[in-house]
Amino acid sequence: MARTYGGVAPEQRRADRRERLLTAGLELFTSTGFRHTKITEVCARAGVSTRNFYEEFTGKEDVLRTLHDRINSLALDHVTAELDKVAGADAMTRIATLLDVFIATVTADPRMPRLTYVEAVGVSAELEAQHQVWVDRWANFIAAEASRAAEHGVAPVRDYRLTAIALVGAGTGLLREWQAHDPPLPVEEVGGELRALMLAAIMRPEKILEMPGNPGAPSGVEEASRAGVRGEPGEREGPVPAADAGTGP
Amino acid sequence: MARTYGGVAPEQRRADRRERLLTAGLELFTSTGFRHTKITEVCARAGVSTRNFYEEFTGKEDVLRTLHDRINSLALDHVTAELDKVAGADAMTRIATLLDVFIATVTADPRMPRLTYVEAVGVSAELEAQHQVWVDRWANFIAAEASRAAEHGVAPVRDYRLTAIALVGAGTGLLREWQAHDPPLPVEEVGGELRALMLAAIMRPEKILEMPGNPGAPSGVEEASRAGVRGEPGEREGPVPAADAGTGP
DNA sequence: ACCCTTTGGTAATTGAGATTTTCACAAAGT
DNA sequence: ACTTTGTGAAAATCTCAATTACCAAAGGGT
Repeated sequence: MARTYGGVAPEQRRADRRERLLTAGLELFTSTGFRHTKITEVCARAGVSTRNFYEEFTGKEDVLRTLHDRINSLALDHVTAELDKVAGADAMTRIATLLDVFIATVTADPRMPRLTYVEAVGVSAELEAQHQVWVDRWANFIAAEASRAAEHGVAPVRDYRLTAIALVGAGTGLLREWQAHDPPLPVEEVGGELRALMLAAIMRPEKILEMPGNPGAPSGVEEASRAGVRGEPGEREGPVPAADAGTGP
Repeated sequence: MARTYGGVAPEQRRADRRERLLTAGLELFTSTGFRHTKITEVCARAGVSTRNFYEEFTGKEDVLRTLHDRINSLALDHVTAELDKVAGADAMTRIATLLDVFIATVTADPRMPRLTYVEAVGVSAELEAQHQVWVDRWANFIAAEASRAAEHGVAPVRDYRLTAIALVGAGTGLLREWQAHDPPLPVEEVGGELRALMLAAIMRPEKILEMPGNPGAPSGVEEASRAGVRGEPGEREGPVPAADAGTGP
């Protein structure tokens, strides 16, 4: 077993087929939609027989999971590489870079956000779990940068976990809108908006409502919104002054 | 035709069946998942025969679409009603109310965000279109409140359309995380976070990066992020002073 | 009380698509 | 040249769920 065929090694041929299947999957899942693409169609477009398909993947979902993982990895790699380059920069620049590179990577091909944030949603428990893993990774990433900013005094010292999760949610949500919107939303504006959102979220003082002159909660909000009015219950590391966001480190 | 049966009119019986089918659909779609729930299961749980099912709906997707619409309508109704109550309040209170009521409504039953932001995603072109319609409605709503805040001088005067879309995306994304997260995220914190995000996004000055002391873009960002660095290209209505977000109207 | 309409459940049909298998061919090795 | 084995196309099977058809029963009008 394992003969070199057609001039190329068998593993190479195998890898080629796999690659072609993934490419075809990306294309069809994002145009026809995952639900409505048939395995035979993927095979046809890839120029691969169904027999070989099942040699590489266990089914349609396997292809989708692989693509989902790849796209996230690609983005994370890009971001990590770029952040290494600006290792010494100030915290805010790093955060802006993180976001710009992320946006630039995933909007380079609209099929990426389409697959990741639309087609791969609600497909199976495994995929939801995989999504969750990636959300956690990204959130940790963001929270780490925010904490770094706090150390440098350009952001308040607090727990950024939830803010980070919210920002990941904002990113996925906004990109979902971006790839679906008609007329198309300009990438630069979307990137700018998300970046501004991120910076504002991280630099904001702890109690934003108290800032102007409002005593606390809105007036007549019935049973619905009794909760969610105060800032945070326990587990904060103490009252921190609002950290003069302005003068650098 | 049209006899009164079991004491109730035929339209009533019909409506009851429809209602039971919707309830069963909500339950099963959010537990088993839309993909994996069979029509017969919905019928069984609802105590309705398949025959009657097809009398009410054209198929599984029809049920899903109806539920999606209902949930959004419910939330919008709640928000509208509550905003009417605080018609005279200051702009920031109104925005906070809008958000609190929305969050309170959709988190009252975790199946709602699960259905709307997970199960109903990527199912069909029609559903994506329906999602888009709702995004637009919500975005208009938010943009209107933001503009109102601008008129009152508590936020800069600018175009809030994209910010509003981003905030809708943030809400959907965050709620998706909320309903999926393990260990569960406390509702109050999620609500507080989203509200802070919203207020920060609306009150933020126009050029957030220039604020500290950074000249502009981050340093060595290669081909990936050439775009999205500058603030906004054209179509702004003129240089607006950063609107003293602090002193009330 | 009888007939007759409407209803609900069950069972059969159909159809689509995924997975497996077969078969013929081509390319290496010898 | 001949055997061996990887490969691709297509046919066969197989599963499973949507849809339809049919029958039994229940409630109401007269």
